[in-house]
Amino acid sequence: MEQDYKPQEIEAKWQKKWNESRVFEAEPDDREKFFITIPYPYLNGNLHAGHTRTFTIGDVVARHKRMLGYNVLYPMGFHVTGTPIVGLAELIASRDPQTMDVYERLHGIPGDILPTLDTPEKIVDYFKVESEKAMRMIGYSIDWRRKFTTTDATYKKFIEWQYTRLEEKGLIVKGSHPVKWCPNDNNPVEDHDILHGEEATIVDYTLVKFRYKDLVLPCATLRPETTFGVTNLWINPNVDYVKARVEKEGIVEYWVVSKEAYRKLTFTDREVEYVEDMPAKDIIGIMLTNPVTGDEVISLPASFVKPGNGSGIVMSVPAHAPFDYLALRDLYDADLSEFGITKDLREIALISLIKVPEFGEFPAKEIVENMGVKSQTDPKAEEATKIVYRREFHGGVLKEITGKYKDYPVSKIKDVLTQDLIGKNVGEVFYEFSEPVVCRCGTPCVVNMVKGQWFLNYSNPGWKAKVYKCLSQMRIIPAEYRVEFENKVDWLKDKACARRKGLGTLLPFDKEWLIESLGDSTIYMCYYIAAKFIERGDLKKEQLSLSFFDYVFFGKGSSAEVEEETSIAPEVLEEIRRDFTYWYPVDLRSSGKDLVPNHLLFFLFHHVALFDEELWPRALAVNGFVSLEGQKMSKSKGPILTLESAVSEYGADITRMYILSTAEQTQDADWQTAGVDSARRQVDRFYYFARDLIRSEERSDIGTELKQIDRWMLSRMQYHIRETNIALDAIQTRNAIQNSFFLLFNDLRWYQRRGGKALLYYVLDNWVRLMAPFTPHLCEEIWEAMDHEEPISFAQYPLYNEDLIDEGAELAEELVKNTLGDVEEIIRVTRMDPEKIYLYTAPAWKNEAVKCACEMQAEGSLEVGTLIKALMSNPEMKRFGKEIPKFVQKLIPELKSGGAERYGAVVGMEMEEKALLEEATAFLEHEIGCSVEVQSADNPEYDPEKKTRFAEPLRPAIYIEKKKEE
RNA sequence: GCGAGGGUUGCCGAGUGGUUAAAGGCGAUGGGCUCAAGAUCCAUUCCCGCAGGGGUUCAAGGGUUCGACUCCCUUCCCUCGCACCA
Repeated sequence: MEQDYKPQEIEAKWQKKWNESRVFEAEPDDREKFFITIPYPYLNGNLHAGHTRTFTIGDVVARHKRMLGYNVLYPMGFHVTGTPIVGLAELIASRDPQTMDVYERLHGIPGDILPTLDTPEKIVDYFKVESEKAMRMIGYSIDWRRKFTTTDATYKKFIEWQYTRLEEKGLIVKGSHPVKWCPNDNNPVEDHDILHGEEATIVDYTLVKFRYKDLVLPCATLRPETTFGVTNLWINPNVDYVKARVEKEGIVEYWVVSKEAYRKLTFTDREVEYVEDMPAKDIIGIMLTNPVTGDEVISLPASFVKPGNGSGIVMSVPAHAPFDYLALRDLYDADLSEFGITKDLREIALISLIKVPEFGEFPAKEIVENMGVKSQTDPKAEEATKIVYRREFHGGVLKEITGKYKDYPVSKIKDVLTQDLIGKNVGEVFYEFSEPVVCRCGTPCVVNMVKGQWFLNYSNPGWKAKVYKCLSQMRIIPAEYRVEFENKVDWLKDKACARRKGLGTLLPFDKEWLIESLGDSTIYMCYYIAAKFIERGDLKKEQLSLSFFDYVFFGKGSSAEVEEETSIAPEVLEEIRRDFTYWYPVDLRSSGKDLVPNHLLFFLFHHVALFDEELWPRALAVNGFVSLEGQKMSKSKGPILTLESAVSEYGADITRMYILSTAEQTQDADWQTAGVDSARRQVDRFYYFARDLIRSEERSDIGTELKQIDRWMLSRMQYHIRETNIALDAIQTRNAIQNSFFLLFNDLRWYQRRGGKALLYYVLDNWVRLMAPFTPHLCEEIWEAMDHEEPISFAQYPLYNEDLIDEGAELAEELVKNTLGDVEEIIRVTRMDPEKIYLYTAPAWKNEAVKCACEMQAEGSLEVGTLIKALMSNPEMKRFGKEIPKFVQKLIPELKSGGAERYGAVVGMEMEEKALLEEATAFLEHEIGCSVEVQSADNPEYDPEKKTRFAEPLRPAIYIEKKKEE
C-alpha cells in the first residue's frame, strides 16, 4: 500500500482490474441468483447526485448479496423515450442562453461539444457514453454487456411485442380523457405553461339531471348520494342562464345551465348548441322531477349559487348541507311572489340520508344552530360545511332511504352511484378544475376532452386485483410504503399510453401513435437477458419476432418452431430461455420515491398482466431525494451536482460513503460540502489504520489463549456484524455504516487503549470485508495488501457468530469503563489532584442480597417487604440489618424495571470482581495518572472516609486521596 | 381538499412503554501528542454541583399507566404525491 491515500489512483486500478477480469459479468451457475435492477436513467443530462444515491444503494445491495454467496446480476440501460430530449435538442439548436449555460457549466459539457448536440440522436449518443463512464468511475458492479437504449431497433421490437400482447388481452382501450386546455392556443397546457393555478387538479363532479317538462336542469355535485335528500333546487336570480341542445352518444337533450357552464360544456365530449337565453325567473318556482327518487321538488332563488361552479344550478340537501339549510331558512319569511311562489316553505321537510356518529338526524341544522351561523352570507357557514362534510365522508353510512345503497360508507359510494346514474342516463361526469387555471397567454383554461386516445386500462378491477395479490406477496422496503402502494393501486385510473410527439416506439396496432415513455419501461428487465445476445451478435433485429419473445419469455412454442420462422439457432434460443428462467423474476427493484405512483406501479401492473405468478417481482425498495446545500436540484435550471464531478473531486469511495451515510432510506439527503469533507477524514482514518497495521507485520492467531479484552473485542464485533447485515438486508445504508464503521471503530479504539493487540489483524480482516460494499476500491486495495488472492468483491461477508459473544467479558469491560468514568467525574467535579485511588468492591452480603432478589424476581415474589424478611432470616446477614432496608429499596425498582438480566450476570461473576479490577489497575493508573489500589469492602485495610458503604456490585466505592500540599 | 411521512438536546439524525439526559456523526470547548498542524488521541458540550449526585427536557395541550420521547385524543407546523409529465 502507498504511504498516502490517493483515491483516484486506487480507484482507477481496481476499476481496470474488474473490467479486465469481467468479474461482474454474471452467468447462470449453480449458486442461488439475485437479480437486482434500478430504473435506468433518462438521458436529458448527466447523472447527478440523485442518481448517485439510488444507483449506489443498488450497488451496495448487489455487492452485499454477492459476498453472501449469491450470483448477482446488476444490469443497466438508458431511457431516452419521450419529449424532454427532443425539447433539449431544440433548446440547444436555438442556443437558449439558460440551457447553454446550465449544460456547459453544471453538466460539464465541453463548450466545443455542446452546440453540436442539436438533435435528439446526438444527445442520446453523447449522454449514454458519459453516463456509462460516470457509473464506471464510481465503481458500480454492473454487467455492461447488457446495456441498451430504448430507441434501439431491437428494443422497439420488444416493446411492439409487449403492446401486441397487452392489446390481445384487452388491456388497451380507446377513449377520451380530460386535459387542461387553453382555448386561445388551442393546445393542452402543461405545468410550465400555466400563469395561475399550477396547483389545480381536475375534479370529477357528477351531474344529476333534474327534469322539467322537456328540459334538463343538471346539478353538479361531489356527493351524488345526497340526491336522495334533495328538497329543492337553487337558482341564482342574478345569473344569466341559457338553454342549449346537448347531444352525447346519439341522445339529444335540452339543458338549462349558466352561461359559464355552457361555455365549459362546449369543450367536453358532447355536441353542444346554443338555443336561447333563459331568464332565471322562468326557472325559479317550477316543479322538477328528482331522477333518483321520482319526487317533485321546487326550484328556489339563492344568492350563494356561483355561475362559474358546476352548472350554475345547485341541488339542495338541507339536512346535510349547511348552506342549503341556511338558504332555505333565509327564505322562510321572504316574499317570493315575484317568482310565483306562494307555498309556505316551512312545509318543506328535511330529508336525512346519512347516519353519522357525531350528529343526529339533521347534521346541517344541528351545526348551524350550535355554531350560531346567521345566514348563507355568514363566513361561518363555510366552516360548518367543512366540518359536516368531513365527518360524513369519513364516518357516515347511508340510511334505508337510499334503498339498495343502505349501509354503504359515504367514502366509497361516489363512483358506484355515479356509474349507476350514468347507466340510467340520469347522471353524467363533468370535469372541473379545483381552482381557476389561467394560461401564460392570459386566457382562462378549460377542461377539454381529448378524443380517440389509447389507454392502458389500469382501472380494470381484475387487473388491479392481480396487482394487489402481487403486492401482498412482495417485500416492500421500507414496510410503511406498502399502504402507500396499495392506495396508489386503488387510485390509479386508465392512463393514456400514446402520444404524437417525441422519441419511442410506434403503437403496433395504430401507427399514428407513439407509445408513451412511462409505458415502454415496465418489463424491460427481461430485455437485459436478451440484450447480452444481441450485443454478442446472435440476434438481428429482423429475427425478433413475436414468436421469438413468446418463446424466450413465456416459454410458448418450441425452439424448432421459432427457428423455422426466424432462423435463430435453436441452441441460442434455448440458451436465452435458460438464462431467462434462471434470472427471472426480479428479486429487487429499488428506486427513488418519486417513482412510486407511476413507474413502480406500472412495473407491477405490466408484470402481472403478462407473466405467470412465479415470475412476478419479489421486492420493491424506495429511497429519498438529494438536495444540494438545502436547494432542490434541477436538471434544466440548476443547481446540479454531477456524479462525475463529485467523484473527480472526492473520489468514488468517499462519495459513496457520504451519500450512503448522510440519510436513511426514504429520508431526503442534503449534499453538504462540510459533510463530504468529514467523510473523507473517516475514510482516511480507515486507510491509515489498515496501512500501519499491515506494515507492522503484526498478525493474529485466534487459536491462542485470548485475554479478556480480546474476547470483548470479538464479542463486540459480532454485534456490529449482525447489525450491519440486518441493516443491509433492510437497505438501511446509514445504519449499516453506523455499525460497520463508526461503532466498530469506536470499539477498536477502546480495544487498543486497553492494550488489545492480538486480534488487530483479525479485526481488520473482518472490518475490510464489512466495509467492502460501501468503499469497494479501498477495500480491494487493503485486501490485496493483506495477501489475499481473490478479490474482496467475492470474499465471504462476515456473519454473526453467537459463539463469540462473551457477556462476561462485556460486563467486565463495562465495569472498568464505568469505574474509570466515575473516578474522572469525581476528579473533575472536586478539581482535586489525586495522590492515590482506592477502589472497594462490594461486600459479600450485597452480592448475596442481589442473588436473593434475582431468585425472587424469577419466581415473581419480589417485594420490598418479602426481600427484607428473607434476608433478615439469614443470621449471616442480620449483622447488616441497619443497611439492608436502604439497599433493598434502591435495588428493587432497578430490578423491576428490567435490570434483572444485568444483575443476574453480576451474580454469576461475584467472585471475580476484585480480580477484574486488579487486572485493570495498570490501565487505570495509566489513564488517571496516579496509583490505584483495590480492596474489598468486607475487610478494607484503609478507609478513612468510610466510603466502603457505597460499594455495590458492579459499582465499586471510590476513595480518592488528595495530593498533599507541598 | 385527499393520501403518505414527519416535528428529538447548536446542527444532521438514532430511539416506539422501563438500564434514556437520550446512540453515532458534525460543529464547539479544554487537554495529550507534536517544531507545528485543519492529522490523531482523550475529555466536555440542557442547567446546577469541590465525591461518582440533583434538576428540567424530546412541536403544544390534554389523557391512559406504577412509569411515556415511545400508547390515545385535540391543535399547530413541515415535506412529498394527486396523472398523461419523465
